[in-house]
Amino acid sequence: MTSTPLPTTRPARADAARNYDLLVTAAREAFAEHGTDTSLEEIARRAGVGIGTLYRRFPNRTALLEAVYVDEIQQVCNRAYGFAEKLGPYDALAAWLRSFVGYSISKKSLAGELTVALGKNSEFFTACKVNVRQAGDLLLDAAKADGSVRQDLQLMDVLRLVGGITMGRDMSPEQANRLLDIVLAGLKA
Amino acid sequence: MTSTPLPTTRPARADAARNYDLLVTAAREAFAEHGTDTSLEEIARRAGVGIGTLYRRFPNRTALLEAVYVDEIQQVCNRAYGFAEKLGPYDALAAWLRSFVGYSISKKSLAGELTVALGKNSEFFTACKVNVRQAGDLLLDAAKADGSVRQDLQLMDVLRLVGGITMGRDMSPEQANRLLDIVLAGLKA
DNA sequence: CACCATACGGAGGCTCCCTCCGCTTTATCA
DNA sequence: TGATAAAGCGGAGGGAGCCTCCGTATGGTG
Repeated sequence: MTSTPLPTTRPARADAARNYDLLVTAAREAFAEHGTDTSLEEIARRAGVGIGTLYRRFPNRTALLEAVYVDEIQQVCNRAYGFAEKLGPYDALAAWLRSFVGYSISKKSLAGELTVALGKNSEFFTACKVNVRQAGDLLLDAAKADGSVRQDLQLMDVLRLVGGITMGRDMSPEQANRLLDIVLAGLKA
Repeated sequence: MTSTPLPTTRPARADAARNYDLLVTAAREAFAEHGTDTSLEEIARRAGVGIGTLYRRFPNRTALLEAVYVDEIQQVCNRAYGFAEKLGPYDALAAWLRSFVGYSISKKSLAGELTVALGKNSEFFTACKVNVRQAGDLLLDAAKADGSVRQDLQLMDVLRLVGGITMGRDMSPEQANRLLDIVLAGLKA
């Protein structure tokens, strides 16, 4: 169950590659600690790198967010394949969506913006979307074939809906689960 | 069917009151035309007022957004009462939610941020929430009593879910309606 | 009409995003 | 190994936005 490799722009030269990693790591930590509106100056400082270096590698803050998203997306996809092996069609789909929500809550804005971004058209997100679709359609199609969910469902609709759940501020895990229950009920045949 | 009046901070002195109105009007227009990230300098300019005047009245951009929201919220509530009179319990609820989505799409970010803000705790939004709850619970309770929707539903859950639909960028009315169909199916008993 | 509480305007401080360019480091090849 | 070109580095600084501060103006009241 291989997935298309996600595009990265990790540079070739030794020093540049090192700084690239430092920046992505610093960004991941900063976004997790202080949210995605951390200033890029702060991230460059954390990475021990000049602001110019950051901007040469990542032309704007979105580009940096993208780089951080890659790992997260890969994990989301991998979980889908795990559930597909262990559970029945509907349960696998439900478990995947639930893990998606749980992950979004813990990572707050990061995954929230990710979901919003799934509607955008940058080449980067297009590639990501391919991977998510691959994993998600596997589960959704199985559940459709099984007759446990509506035949007219489209994966992106389901993901938008589930993504929307996590958009509210101060969303508690309990409330998120209640909302997901409603959505899951809406998916059933 | 009266609703609690929403709090405003319209000042007493003649010139101040005039400027208050100019600012709110300018803000409403600017937000509608260019989205809620219009700069406050631009809004002050439109209103023909100094930036200092804007800031004395509205200590930050959120405060200005709040003032603009009042009318919109009142309209949303009024529609609820209208549907309650004309339609059966479930249809009234569905129609209200659909009108809510349609309104959110057309007003874009304005209503989106409104929905997010429903989770916040400012005294202003608390007062707004009272009004929305009043209107929404009327519809939801009627549908519950009618047996057409699940008994365990909570109004704020439903609103969050519907609000989440409109959070994605580039959401087409068609897609929004498909998503709403899924949610409505999930509400049914 | 005089006085003062209230309001006005906009310069300016701060932060953030991003660009530009002179200097430094790396990789390559003879 | 040493020279050279290509690639990378850092941070000053321009531009924009948010917000504060304070000297000036004005509405309302006795």
